[in-house]
Amino acid sequence: MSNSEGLVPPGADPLTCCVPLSREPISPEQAATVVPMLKAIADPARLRLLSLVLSHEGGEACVCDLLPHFDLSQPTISHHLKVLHESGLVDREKRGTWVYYIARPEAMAAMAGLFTADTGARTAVDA
Amino acid sequence: MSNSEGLVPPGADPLTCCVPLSREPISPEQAATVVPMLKAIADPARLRLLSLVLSHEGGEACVCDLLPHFDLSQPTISHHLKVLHESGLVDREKRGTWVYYIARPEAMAAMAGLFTADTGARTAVDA
DNA sequence: CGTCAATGTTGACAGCCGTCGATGTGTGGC
DNA sequence: GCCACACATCGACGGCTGTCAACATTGACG
Repeated sequence: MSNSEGLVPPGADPLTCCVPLSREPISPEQAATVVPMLKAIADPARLRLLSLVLSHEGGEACVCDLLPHFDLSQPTISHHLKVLHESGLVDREKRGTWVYYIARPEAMAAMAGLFTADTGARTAVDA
Repeated sequence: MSNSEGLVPPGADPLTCCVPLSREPISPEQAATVVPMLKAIADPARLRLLSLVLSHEGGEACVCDLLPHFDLSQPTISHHLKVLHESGLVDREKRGTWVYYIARPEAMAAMAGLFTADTGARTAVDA
């Protein structure tokens, strides 16, 4: 996987950069920071994986919970989870034999913030 | 462009299907409906194009307004605008020689709705 | 009607991406 | 120590995607 794409640029924080798209034109640098997260969820399997993790008890799930929901091979699911993790959308935590993936609320808020109408009301995450 | 991907499935409405990802696991069918919009903005050029249109006066802009912001060729910009349009994110309107692209508020609201925390507070755009 | 300006379409090509089978790594149990 | 299990990594392959140059189309304007 090349360093030039698919991974968030080092030093840039996609969580604090996210002003609504409608407020002002997003800069190329900001775009490059947010795009990896968007690419991560712009795939049916990964979108479902994220939704499964988010809606699972405690906002976390282990790979063994997720696998049965798909017709894909285990390496493929593992690959997709890696993409979700490297984009900053989910955290990884190993507990014994199992690995748990945990959704990051800040990342969700950052995504939602991109699409707010920017007319009066704001999401809880601008500060 | 194959019909199996990149285009919203006929008969499905991505605007009304969008329950927050965290409320319940999104179905494969729902995922297939939303993914084209996500794919559309999961590209630096297209994300910037959408932001430029959204933040432009009246939420609309003609191609000639957009071209100067990029180092890409005109056919490439035209291609990206086509993707944005076919995904349902922007509308097209021809006025004389110029073509205007207009952001669709419902689509923005649908995107924002995907990422709402679904715990009490909601975004200003769920109607 | 001919020309120019603005935009879309086509065809081609290189690079990326999703998928798999095979294999590696670490953990717990007997 | 050894085996079974959960998960990650690797290498390969086919299809999709972003990009461009060349060309087509449409409308304005003399």
